[in-house]
Parts: sequence; structure tokens; C-alpha cells
Amino acid sequence: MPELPEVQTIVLYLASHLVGKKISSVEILKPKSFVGKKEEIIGTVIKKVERRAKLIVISLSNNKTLLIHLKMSGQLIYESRITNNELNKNKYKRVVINFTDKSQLIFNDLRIFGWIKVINSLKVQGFNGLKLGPEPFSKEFTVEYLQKVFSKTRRPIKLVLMDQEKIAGIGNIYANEILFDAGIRPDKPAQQLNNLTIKQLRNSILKILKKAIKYKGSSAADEQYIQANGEKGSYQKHFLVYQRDGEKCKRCGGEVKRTKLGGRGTFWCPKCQK
DNA sequence: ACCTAAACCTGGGCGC
DNA sequence: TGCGCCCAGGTTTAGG
Repeated sequence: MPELPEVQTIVLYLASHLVGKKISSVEILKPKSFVGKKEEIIGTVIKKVERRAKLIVISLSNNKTLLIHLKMSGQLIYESRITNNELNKNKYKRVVINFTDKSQLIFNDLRIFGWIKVINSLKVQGFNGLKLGPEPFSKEFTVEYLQKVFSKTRRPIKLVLMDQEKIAGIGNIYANEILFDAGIRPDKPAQQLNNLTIKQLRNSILKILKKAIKYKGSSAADEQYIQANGEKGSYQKHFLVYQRDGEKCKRCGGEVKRTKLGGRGTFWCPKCQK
């Protein structure tokens, strides 16, 4: 589901609405969706809401942290008041966190891949041996770093872009869009990229992610992603290749192709991407 | 270290 | 209407 721009959009909204709120109760409608004891977070106050890779990190006042992964179909919706006309809106409700001021955070998840976990705040970094690469917007994300990573593997560049241990936050939509922007074939072995191309690729990564955040993420075709305020994102209107197979390339007029890489749908223009 | 497929789930769309 | 298949923004695990 959500990749860096979508999670970032959700986190910014939640940070401005949840900080300072006190948790009064937690409703767990799907046990699989909540890992830990809800008693450990009841009565605590929300201190911080941040993003790391595609994870949402909510720090609480008692040294516990809520770690949330939305996976493919998770949604986090903030309701400032309890509403009764939820007919279809929160159809796949799995967990509800209620606050003392009657507002609530609702976790919807059609496919039940996502989760909310209660962990000790100190463990966030190396959570479950989770190895995450640098954030694209951090100062560690340099051309030199990418040269080092790419030089060590012949894997298709698209798979390396999506490898969370190498770079944090890029998923299938943005990997496709970034490679089109950079003019690189998705199946090009990472090792074969020259220094100039790597520099261009880094620029494309920052450019596309920045633009996607500006448009508040992508609510694509059969989208599950919506913002925490219930509205759709609009970056899907700016897709140049993703889900455009069979259509005309907006740059050269040729046909956008669809192939498979690592089991994932891969969209690209053979004329523009070498 | 690399690769692939399958698994975790539900639902929509398509061909027959 | 229905069946079977493929598809879906992600990660983890098992096996080669």
C-alpha cells in the first residue's frame, strides 16, 4: 500500500491532530491486527508521530511506542467526533483507539496484512532485526552511497530501489515512476549504472517523492489509500507509466509496456528507458 | 549473496 | 449467475 509519500501525508496530519491526546480505550475487532496488550497504552498521552520508511511511529508518554505498518490495504482515519453514519466508510474496521476528548483513530484494513504493535520505545531502531536503509531525504542518501550499493549487485535496478534495506520508503508505484523519470530500464542490472546515471537517478528519486508528497500521495485504480482526513491523494493524475500499459508514452508517443519483475507489475517505455 | 515462489488476506474484474 | 483465474500500493519465510 502506502509508500513513503502516502505514509508521510498520514503522519503529518496525525502529528498535528493527535499530539497531546490521552488514550481512553482501545477496541480490537481483529486480534491479528493488534500485537501487544492494549492495557499498556490506555491512559497514556501521545507525544510524537513520525515516519521511518513505510512505518508510522507513535511515541507515548510511558516509554512505549505504537508501531504501525499499513502494508497493502491499511488506512488510518482520524475522526474528531464519533459519527454514526459510517455505513460504508469504515467497512473494514479492525482497531479503534479512543481518546478522552471523544475523538478517535480508526485502523481499517481490508486484507488484514497490516498491524499495530506495542513495543518498548528503545527497541524502535532495531525492531525485529529490521534493517532499514537511509531515508531519501536524509544527508546519508548521497550519490556515493548509491554507487557503493549498486556496485555490489547485478539485481535489476527496480528491485534495488524497492529493497528497504538499501533505501527506505520506495515501493512499486514510485519505483516505476522514478525509473521513467531517470530514463533507466527497470531490469537494468544495478552494477551497470555509470556515475552520471546514478546522479540523475538520485535526482529523480527526490523529485518524484517530493512531488508525490505535494499531491498527498496516490489513490490509484482500486485504491485503498486515503488520507487520515478521509480524502484521496491526487498524484495518480500525474502518473507517466504506472498502470498506463497500452497507452501512449507522454514523452515520446510510443507504447507503455507492462512486464513483471520480482513478481510485481512493472510499467515502462522501451523507447525512453535504456 | 542471490533468486523464486509462496504465504499472509479480501475483493474486484474479466473471460468463459 | 457462477466459476476460475489474475490482479492489487508490502513484507516474510522457505527452499534452491
